[in-house]
Amino acid sequence: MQVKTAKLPDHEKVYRRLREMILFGELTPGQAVTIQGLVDTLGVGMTPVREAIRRLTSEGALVFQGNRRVTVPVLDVSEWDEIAFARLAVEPEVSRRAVENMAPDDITRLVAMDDQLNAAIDRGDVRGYLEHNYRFHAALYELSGAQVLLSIANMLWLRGGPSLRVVLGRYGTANLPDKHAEALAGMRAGDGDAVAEAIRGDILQGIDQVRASLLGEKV
Amino acid sequence: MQVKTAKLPDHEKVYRRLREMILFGELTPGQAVTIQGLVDTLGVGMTPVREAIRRLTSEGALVFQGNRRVTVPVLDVSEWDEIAFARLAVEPEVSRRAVENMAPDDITRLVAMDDQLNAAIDRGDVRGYLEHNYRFHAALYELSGAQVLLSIANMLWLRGGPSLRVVLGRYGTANLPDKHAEALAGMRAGDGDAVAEAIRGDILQGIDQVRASLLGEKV
DNA sequence: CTCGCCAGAATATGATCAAAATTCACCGTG
DNA sequence: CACGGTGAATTTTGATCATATTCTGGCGAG
Repeated sequence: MQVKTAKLPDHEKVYRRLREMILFGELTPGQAVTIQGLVDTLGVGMTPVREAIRRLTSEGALVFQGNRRVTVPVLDVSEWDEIAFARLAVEPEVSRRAVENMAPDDITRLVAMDDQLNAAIDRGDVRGYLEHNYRFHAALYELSGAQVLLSIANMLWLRGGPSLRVVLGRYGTANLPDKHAEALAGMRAGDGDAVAEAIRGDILQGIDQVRASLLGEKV
Repeated sequence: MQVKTAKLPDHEKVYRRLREMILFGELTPGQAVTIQGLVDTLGVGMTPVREAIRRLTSEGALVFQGNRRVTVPVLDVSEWDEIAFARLAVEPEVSRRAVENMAPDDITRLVAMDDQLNAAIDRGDVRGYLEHNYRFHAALYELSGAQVLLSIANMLWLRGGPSLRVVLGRYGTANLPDKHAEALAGMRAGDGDAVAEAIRGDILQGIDQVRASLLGEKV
């Protein structure tokens, strides 16, 4: 989803930066997100910040509180289950479609990403895990060309990002969901169903781990 | 999703108005949406218009063209199929959940909505059909309380709204998908599966009709 | 005819300010 | 102690302007 303009508008830069802060847990569940706060943190003007906030609230990545304040979403187990349901519906399907469009270079690129991910896991780097895991999935799904389903997947990852970071912060990178090797094997075989099934298993594993942590509380 | 403030901010008013313009086809596929155009049409200031546009682009209801211009989405058959896939994944599920939360008053309200819908169909009122059909589905799904899935459903309806209006404009209200009677029967019986199945059938019927129209062209 | 260039018009973006709305801290009262 | 009121501080909202970017139409050259 490359913007064709030579120069990125500030609102787009803010959007992307803020999006990553949410995905990878720099912003924590329940945290207030103020315009002036972001102006100070990111060193940009108020207008682009406002516009980026609007975009992210529409994606569920930030939440209107009804008193004009905006916070990072806090998830309870039922919301997590909804995210899980939707991810299981959408992500295996975009994975299957991605395989149909896949070139050898794509697989090579994905393998390199998975290596980075595995290195992050080995060194116990939670932030690195979150980022590399996201990038692996995002790169795979982008290959599907299915823009509508992609926007759903992205929205789901954004909604779950901060809470996932909290949970992982407790348990570290041991026993993290990782069926990427199976997915990559399926890609090499050009077997969309195998890839979809591996992604499905990856998601299920991750869902169960976080769900157990969310039971009885909201993160 | 009630905003608790006593006075709706202008950006929220614009958002809601623009959203309806998209859902019910006042804005047509490919149409450029300019800030100043909306300022003139809606009689509000530039800032709330800009913020509303940002929100709607994040929902896919409006599309960045990459040259800073924003237009109403144009759908081809593959995008319609994606919308169909996601709707079939999500909407029966939220319908099932809605039944679990349903009170007799809710059913009474939905019946009244369906009556309005049937009246619109009888008088060949395409705009009325679109609005009343949307309101029936939205009211049903809202009962689920499943905010994440609801936001997906809303996004999907927004993306398809303008193109659906074009297609219906060609064929009128004859033979429109309508399995609402079956859905209402399921609700009265407290049978979530039956409601889910009726909604599923309703969606499938509508999908097929629009798909046939989109084949070979984009709307 | 096509293509490229240019100027002006149209549009988007960001800055910045004032007004409106909400929150917070403090004080007084029961 | 709890609660309510008040004023200040903080934050959001909308206005409005200047600047940056893109589009469009006309003109000239090949």
